[in-house]
Amino acid sequence: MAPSKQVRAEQTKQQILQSAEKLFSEKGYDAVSIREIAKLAGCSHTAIYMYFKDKETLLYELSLPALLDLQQRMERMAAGTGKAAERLKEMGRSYIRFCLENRNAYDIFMNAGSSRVDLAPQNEINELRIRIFDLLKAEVQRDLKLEDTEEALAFARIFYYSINGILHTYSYEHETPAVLMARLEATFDLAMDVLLLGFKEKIKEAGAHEGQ
Amino acid sequence: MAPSKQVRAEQTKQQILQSAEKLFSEKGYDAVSIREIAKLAGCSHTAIYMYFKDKETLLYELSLPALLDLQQRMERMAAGTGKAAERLKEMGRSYIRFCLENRNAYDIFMNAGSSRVDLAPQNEINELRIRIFDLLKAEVQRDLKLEDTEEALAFARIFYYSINGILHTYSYEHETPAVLMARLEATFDLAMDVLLLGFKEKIKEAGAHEGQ
Amino acid sequence: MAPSKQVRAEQTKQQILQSAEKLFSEKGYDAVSIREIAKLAGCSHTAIYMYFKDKETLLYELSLPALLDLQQRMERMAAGTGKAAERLKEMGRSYIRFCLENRNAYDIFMNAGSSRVDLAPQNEINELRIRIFDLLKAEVQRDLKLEDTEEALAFARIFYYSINGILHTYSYEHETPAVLMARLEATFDLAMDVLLLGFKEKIKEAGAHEGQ
Amino acid sequence: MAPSKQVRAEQTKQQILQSAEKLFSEKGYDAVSIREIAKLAGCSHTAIYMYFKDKETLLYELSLPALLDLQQRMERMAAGTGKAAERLKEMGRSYIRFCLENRNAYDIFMNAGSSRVDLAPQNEINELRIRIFDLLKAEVQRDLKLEDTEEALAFARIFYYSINGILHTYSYEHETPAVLMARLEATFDLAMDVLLLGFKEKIKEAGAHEGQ
DNA sequence: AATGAATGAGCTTTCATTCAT
DNA sequence: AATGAATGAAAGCTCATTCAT
Repeated sequence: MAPSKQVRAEQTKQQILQSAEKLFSEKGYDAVSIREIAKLAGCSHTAIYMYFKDKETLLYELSLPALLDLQQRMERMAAGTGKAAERLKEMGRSYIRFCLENRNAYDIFMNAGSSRVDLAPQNEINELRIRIFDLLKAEVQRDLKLEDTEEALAFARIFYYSINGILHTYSYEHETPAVLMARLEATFDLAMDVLLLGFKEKIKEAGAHEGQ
Repeated sequence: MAPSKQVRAEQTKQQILQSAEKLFSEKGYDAVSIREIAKLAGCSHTAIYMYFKDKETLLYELSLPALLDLQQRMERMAAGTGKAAERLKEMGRSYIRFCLENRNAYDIFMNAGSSRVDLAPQNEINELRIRIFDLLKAEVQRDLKLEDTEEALAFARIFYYSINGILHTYSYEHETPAVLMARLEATFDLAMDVLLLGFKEKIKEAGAHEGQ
Repeated sequence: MAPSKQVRAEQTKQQILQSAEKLFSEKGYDAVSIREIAKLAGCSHTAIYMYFKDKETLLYELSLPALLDLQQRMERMAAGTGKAAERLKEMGRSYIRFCLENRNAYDIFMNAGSSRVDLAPQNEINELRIRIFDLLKAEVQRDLKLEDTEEALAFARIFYYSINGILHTYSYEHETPAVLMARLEATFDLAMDVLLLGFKEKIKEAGAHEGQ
Repeated sequence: MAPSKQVRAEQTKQQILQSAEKLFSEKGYDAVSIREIAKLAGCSHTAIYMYFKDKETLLYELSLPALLDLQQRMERMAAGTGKAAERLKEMGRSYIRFCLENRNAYDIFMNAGSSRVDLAPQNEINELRIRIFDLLKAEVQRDLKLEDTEEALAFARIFYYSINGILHTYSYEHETPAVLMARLEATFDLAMDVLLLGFKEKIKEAGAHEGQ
């Protein structure tokens, strides 16, 4: 039995999404043309406009599922039972892997909320960004046994930004996600260790001052 | 008295540089057209080619002076006499200020060495990048009393990338450098403190393991 | 019934080819712009890039069919049975007619083999040029009863260049091919007669010297 | 004593002419820019506009002296006393050398009278062209002992065009005039011999027909 | 639903030429 | 007399997007 029209349409859409994802992450949004995506997807370039309003919308719709997936994985980790530090590092690694595999999803992620307001997925992405940060922050608090204070927020930011910094630095190198991940894993782990140790020391230091 | 021809030319060149800087840092190199720069600079687009060989050269010439200035300031700090940790933090702050004030220079800085080899300023920028990193690394070593080991390199990288991460995160916000600097100073200082504490703890930890 | 899409596309392509041919032969390749061709063809300049990779390719694709046609006609003549001199003159006339009708093809023809090597049609044209010259040379040899000697080559060149010279001289006049052909036929015939007579005398002369 | 203003101006003009001549003949009129000429001449590009109305005028003024020189040499040869055939061949060689050394003067020469009417040097060049042709024609007549008939005109044209044909064919090769001259001398001499022999035979042939 | 044809806006760059000094 | 500054027009080409079928 031939696949129904609906099924075929959905297949085409998925082909487009996959092709776009591949090309965007390899060459960057701007450097990829609609025709290039169509060619890889095996459809005409006009077909893309049947499924996506324009190129930018394609990018957003493309990024959303990956982000949702990341969020769900992180929620599950947050619900885990082991040591907070371990959970946090695991969440960090997931985040890292996601960013390496969705190089420009990462940019959208960062950009969300600042540019176009008329794009529905924008808002959704913005909310996801906040949610993901909050998950990390909660884990930082748990590990450091901190309430929801300014200090906790500052530490969470530092944790989050530092990871992003390493990520961004290496985003300039043109290697596949897998290769990059292998090469950077140790650095990321060390960085997270150092940060957690540093946070604890900083808290001790502050306590000592207070205790004086 | 009307300004001399030479003076006017210099003014035009400066206008171009300023306009390019503003637009590049706001929208990114690729997204800015020569005509756009010209319009903002108040000259014709052809005038730009009087002063700069091509678009890429404009970008490099734009970035080089600021980078040189940063390097010199960091060299001077490195020659200072106070505590290594203080010097390092001061250098970090300089680097941060530079990046906030030259948002796109930062991108070039990161990108240098990966693309065209035939561009003289490229190589210069690449060397500067290495030099600046080495200055930071040397200070990290001094503070942690480390030799030139793999560990020292890993720590220096983490220090450097973390700062870049915070920078990059905020580079998406459209505020003036001064405002950003004010808002972020505390975070940066805290981050650097945390990292240095974390490095020391990590070293202790490793020592303890070894001692076992 | 409106023409089908395919038919319309073919019409557009033909329009472009005709317009390009007209303009190239009137003004020369370099002096004609893509936009100019498009205007004459009644399409947008981008449409041209749908049918031809770039300007140079347009020129080659434009010239190839006419050249192939010429070659085939000359091959057929070469296979004829009459007097060599007559066949040669007939071939010459064909060549002349072709050049008058494809003024710029002639330039490409002459130019082929000297510039770009990566253009497939280039090589084809180059081979055609050689083939056409060889056909003429073979006929010269037959008429003069010469082997494939240096002398035969020299005579063939003189024959070929002389025709080209007359052609080129008149290529500056802006008349239609038909008018030009009518006006020049006698001159061409006379020139070919004179050359063939001259060759024969020259051979006699040389024979006489040798016999001394 | 410093050279007077007038002298310096004349020197500059000569520099420009020499530079333009060199560049035009090397690269062709279109491929040479005003700035390029100025650079080679050691003056500013605006200076060129002090001496020449525009680029085209520069080309004409540049070509005129060379043509005049050719004409004078040919006049002198025409006044010589040896055999007409020898004089004719010498004149031919002069013409050839001139064309090789002034590649695009040759194009102007051919083009003159057909394009712009508002250019004074145009007319002068046109007259020179006619004069030079007439000199050749007169020599052809003397050699063939012909009156000023249609036949003489036809022969002169064939002689003249044939030479131009060889010239034009080789104008596509990018070699220096000296090298080309050396390589082609034998061909040119042979061609002229053949043509003169051919003319004579043709006349005999015609005479025989008449005598019948 | 799907596509090939077509386009307008845009890109970087080069050039002959003019203007103000 | 001479020049550096400046420009408008134009080049070849690419792209996202739309239209007609």
